[in-house]
Amino acid sequence: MNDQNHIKIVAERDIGEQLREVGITPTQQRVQIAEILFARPQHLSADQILAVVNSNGPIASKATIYNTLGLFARKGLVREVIVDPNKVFYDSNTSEHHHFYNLDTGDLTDIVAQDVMINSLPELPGNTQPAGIDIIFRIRENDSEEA
Amino acid sequence: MNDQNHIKIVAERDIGEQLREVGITPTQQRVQIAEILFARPQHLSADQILAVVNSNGPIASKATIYNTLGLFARKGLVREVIVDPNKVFYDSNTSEHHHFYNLDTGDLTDIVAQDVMINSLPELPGNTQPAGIDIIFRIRENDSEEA
DNA sequence: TGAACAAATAGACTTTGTCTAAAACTCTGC
DNA sequence: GCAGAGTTTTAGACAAAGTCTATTTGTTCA
Repeated sequence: MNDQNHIKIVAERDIGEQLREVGITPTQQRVQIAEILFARPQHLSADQILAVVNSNGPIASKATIYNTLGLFARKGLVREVIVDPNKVFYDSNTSEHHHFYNLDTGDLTDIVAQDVMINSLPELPGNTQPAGIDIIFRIRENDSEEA
Repeated sequence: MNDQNHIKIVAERDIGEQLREVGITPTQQRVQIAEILFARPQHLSADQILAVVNSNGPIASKATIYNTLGLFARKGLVREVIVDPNKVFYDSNTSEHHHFYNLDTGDLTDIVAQDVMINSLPELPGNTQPAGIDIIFRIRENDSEEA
């Protein structure tokens, strides 16, 4: 076993433990999906994850991808970002932050929370509790045609 | 012709003129859709508009609804609100404002812009221009089960 | 080993939205 | 009013994201 493999296996065990810590049984599929997501902070769609997971032979089905992403989101391991009308992005950065969404390129980039100061908050409607704030700065390329 | 009808016709003519002002040829379908949207500030999905428009006999097809809403959005008559992963809402209130989105009920309600003060803005990525800010406060019912 | 439960799977299905080719309008100049 | 050109609408086929279901596979543990 060379160093590379050693490191990989250690990382996998860590992910398994991380999953257990939030009450998720670490199956092969879940660990693989988690590995892809947590490799670095990024925004991936279910479709992209499906493609990456199965790029070297079939590992997980579409249903498992959706089940797992939903599970991860409920457990707070991942954040759903709803900016595009036809797909949800899963953000592996769960710290408080916001997004730029480039309407021309589809690029989604992070804005650290400190760079957007909200200093007055609205009153919540009766009998409700906060469940998260999404701030999205929609942007365009300077040379874009659109009116 | 009674007063009711008179008023209605005047209102319709006004909508036709409003459409012309932004460069939209006022067809029967477009006027009807505009009438529904602009009756009051509200958030409707394409599906809901389709149902209302055709509630008294067939007026407009699905394709026309989508074409018209897209056109209205490009012309700034209506604002697309993307909060729900599986449908776009069309907001007839185009003044600057933000939204509460109730995850339990699906209710979308307005927050006047003045109630959310942003006092520090992030720097835009290179070669891009702003195209709009969306701020969404996701909320839940107090008695909601979800973790 | 085997009983009981949890997770994964293929593929049918649903829903939102887009596309296409044809038909129906609208507008203009005559 | 009419021909012709351009615009709009339409039905229905299509596409893509996501859900559901019945079955199989995997895991746990006595």
